[in-house]
Amino acid sequence: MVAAKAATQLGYTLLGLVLAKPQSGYALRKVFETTPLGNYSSSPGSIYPALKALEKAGLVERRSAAGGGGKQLFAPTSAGEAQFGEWLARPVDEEAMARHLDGVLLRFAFLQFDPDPGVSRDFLISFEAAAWARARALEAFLDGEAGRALSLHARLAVGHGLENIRSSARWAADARRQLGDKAEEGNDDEG
Amino acid sequence: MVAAKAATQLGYTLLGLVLAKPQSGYALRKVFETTPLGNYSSSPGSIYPALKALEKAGLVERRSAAGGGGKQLFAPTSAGEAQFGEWLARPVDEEAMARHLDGVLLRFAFLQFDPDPGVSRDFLISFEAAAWARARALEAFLDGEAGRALSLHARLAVGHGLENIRSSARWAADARRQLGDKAEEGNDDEG
DNA sequence: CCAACCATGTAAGCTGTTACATGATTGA
DNA sequence: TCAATCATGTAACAGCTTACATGGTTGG
Repeated sequence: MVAAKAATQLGYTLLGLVLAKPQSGYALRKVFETTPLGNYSSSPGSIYPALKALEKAGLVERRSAAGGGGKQLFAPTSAGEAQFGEWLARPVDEEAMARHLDGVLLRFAFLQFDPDPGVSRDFLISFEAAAWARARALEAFLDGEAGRALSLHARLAVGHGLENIRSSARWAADARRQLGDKAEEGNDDEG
Repeated sequence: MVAAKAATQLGYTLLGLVLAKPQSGYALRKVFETTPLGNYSSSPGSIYPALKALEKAGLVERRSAAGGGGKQLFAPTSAGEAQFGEWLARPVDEEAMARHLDGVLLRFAFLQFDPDPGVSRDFLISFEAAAWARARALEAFLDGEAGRALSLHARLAVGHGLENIRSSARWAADARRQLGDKAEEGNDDEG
């Protein structure tokens, strides 16, 4: 049990991508170039060092590709799969909601690889709860002593955050509905 | 004209705070502790080095406080004020909208210090335009080849970003209205 | 043969963080 | 005098970026 070192956010992203399909560093760069994934740079200086770190941590391994040449494919190890699953299952808390929303959404996107639809459901439930909690905190701030002392500009800026959080909460409810609709085609879970 | 080096985001934040009122590093830390400003750590290891960098760049200066002891106040220099004003007046582009929204909102909050209400208005106009542009870009992505190939999870994740951007755009329109209402009490600008 | 793309990497640096360290002042 | 708070700072590192560097392959 080699208690693998925690991967970085970018590391988990790469782990998720090679878990979906083993691929080369170059192919991974193309993903970052062509999709709004994370918001990470697709430059080689970002991707290759991150892959190397994952390899060193024993979370991915590289295989020589069939095509020959120096080309190589990255694939997750079993430790990598396990740690990725752990990452995915983390509940969403208010702190993550406030400061690492991008990472939280990234995690949600990768929940497609969890065979248990209950994990996605739990994720969205905790997401929505954390969002409303954060919204209440911002409302309390605006209504409190410090908040009332703010200028209109500052209040509006905080209000922007509040509106975005509310939008996120509504999104979670809607996403849960959409995933539920999809699930109904197959089986049924306790509500 | 000593072309002062550009401050960092945290640097501009501190610059804005000392512009509002010259204060000590400790007092600045308290602001970060008690308000959702930026999302910066209030730890001394964040604030003091940043202040030192601003001082080195000639954007703030320190004065010994009246109270005696080692206590000192930071205040903006004229170069600091000038550069802060420049920072404030930057138009909002889609790139900033997508990747540095926090910083953009921070700038808006500090626009309270610009005596010309037209700057705030222009800011919100470009903000709204950039938001809708970003929304259209995400819509185009979802409707495009790459987007349609995504799993429901991934589509929902992108959809979250889209909803947030729309929320931001609506906020800008509302904020403009609120600032306009306030302005009507005073004078009138060409519409 | 040359341009375009495939493919991989290193070096240096920026921005900010946590953890550590220190000392003065104030009030119970 | 002892704890809490005021007040300032450094050291080490994390995580990512840009810029640089290199070479293979493929097609016109």
